[in-house]
Amino acid sequence: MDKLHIHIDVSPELFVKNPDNSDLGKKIVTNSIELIHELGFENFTIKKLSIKIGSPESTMYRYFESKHMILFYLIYWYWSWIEYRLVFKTHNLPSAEEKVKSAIKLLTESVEEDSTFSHINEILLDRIIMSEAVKAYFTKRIDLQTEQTHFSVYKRVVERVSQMILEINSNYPYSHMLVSTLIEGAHQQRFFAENIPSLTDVNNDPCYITKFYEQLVFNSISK
Amino acid sequence: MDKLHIHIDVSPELFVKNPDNSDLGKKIVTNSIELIHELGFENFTIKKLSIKIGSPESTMYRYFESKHMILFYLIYWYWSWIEYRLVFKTHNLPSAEEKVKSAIKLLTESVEEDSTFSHINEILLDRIIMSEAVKAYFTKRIDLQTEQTHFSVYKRVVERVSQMILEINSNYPYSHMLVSTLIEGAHQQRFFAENIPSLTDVNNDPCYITKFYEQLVFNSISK
DNA sequence: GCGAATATAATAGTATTACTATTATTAATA
DNA sequence: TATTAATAATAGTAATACTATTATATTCGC
Repeated sequence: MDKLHIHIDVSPELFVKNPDNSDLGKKIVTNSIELIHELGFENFTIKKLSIKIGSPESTMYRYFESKHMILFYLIYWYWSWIEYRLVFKTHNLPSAEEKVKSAIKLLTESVEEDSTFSHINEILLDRIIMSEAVKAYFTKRIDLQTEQTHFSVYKRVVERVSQMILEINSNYPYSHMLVSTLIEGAHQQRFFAENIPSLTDVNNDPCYITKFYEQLVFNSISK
Repeated sequence: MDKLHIHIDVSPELFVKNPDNSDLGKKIVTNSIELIHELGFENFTIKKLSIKIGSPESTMYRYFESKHMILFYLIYWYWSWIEYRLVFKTHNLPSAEEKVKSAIKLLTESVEEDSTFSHINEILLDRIIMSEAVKAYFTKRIDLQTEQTHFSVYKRVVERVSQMILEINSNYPYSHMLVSTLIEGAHQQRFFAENIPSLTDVNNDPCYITKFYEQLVFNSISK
């Protein structure tokens, strides 16, 4: 079966020239993902990227205003992709419970296959978001416009899941807080499981993070 | 009433020369807290610190190996202080429920008064941990020895609260995960409430974060 | 209270890095 | 073919983390 021809549009505030419209642009995105994953965002430099690609540094700046903007671009892309999958997966499910279950699974499990979008490795991107995105959130430097832009997609994801929860219990007062705790907590637990395992309850079950948050959510919202 | 003469020892791997043993050292710690709070960790530089203090940059390096080590020192100090308060506050409480309640309060509320330790402003430090500590956790650069050292106190806090939870329900399988979700989630919610309020359920009640996590924990562990 | 160790000051310097500027060359396009 | 735009090649700037060196205080054993 052919792949769907879907395309994720990233807000134009996040780039100087749309990297999606040229081979070089896609190469920058592809290689940024690989390098950030490999080195961590602090050790990722434009010089290293330009050497990996074989084009001068100045060319990178013709696509992205700064190295931070590359990370924001990737984060925006990621959450747009998650939102698309969230809508797709929960569509037509018969009950609110099943929708929430499906959402929790999507938001807590690691991405295991790389398929839909040719030049983006979703597995690596997922791992970058897990370990590097907090550094982008918790910053005062970025201008407000950009911050608004970036968080708009993230907020929409939170809002969508929040609405599903309110379908189950319309009186639950902390739906947004619960969803963002779930999203960030799951990323953090995955990071801990890999890097500081004694902070989690690692066991043989590969789904334990999902199970934990499923239990957490349903116990919290049941009347 | 006189203050208690307690003293928090920071692991010697985290400094070159113990800043607690000299006036200049204490000045470095005091002013680092103020500057990191004011500028954020990225914009905090040793040069700015040295200008604020009025001593040359090289002197800073005689106390701390790097600017990162200053942050690790502060994080270590913070969690030792939290651990001390945790033990103190839960001591002699009659039931495990009350211990857990008290622990949740301690771990989720903002620090509002600065008292015990003369040269450390606990209010500012608490705010630094809330907004800057994630950047220190999520890093691959630091050497393993230091990472172990730093996390040892944090882990002990998680372990202590975890034990209290198991006192209530010894079959609960996710106690560590629940506690670290609580700790990091509360910091994150406080950060969101200040910086990206639409991601939380802000309302007039100043204790809503505490209430949310209290409900979350007790609903999760009740049999 | 003297001499030796130690702490700090003053200053200079290196390597890295984010980012800019300039000009040459190639590719796309009208 | 002429024009425009994209990219390459190269150089340069300012900031910064950190090191090195020497001079001047301060502390402390005796």
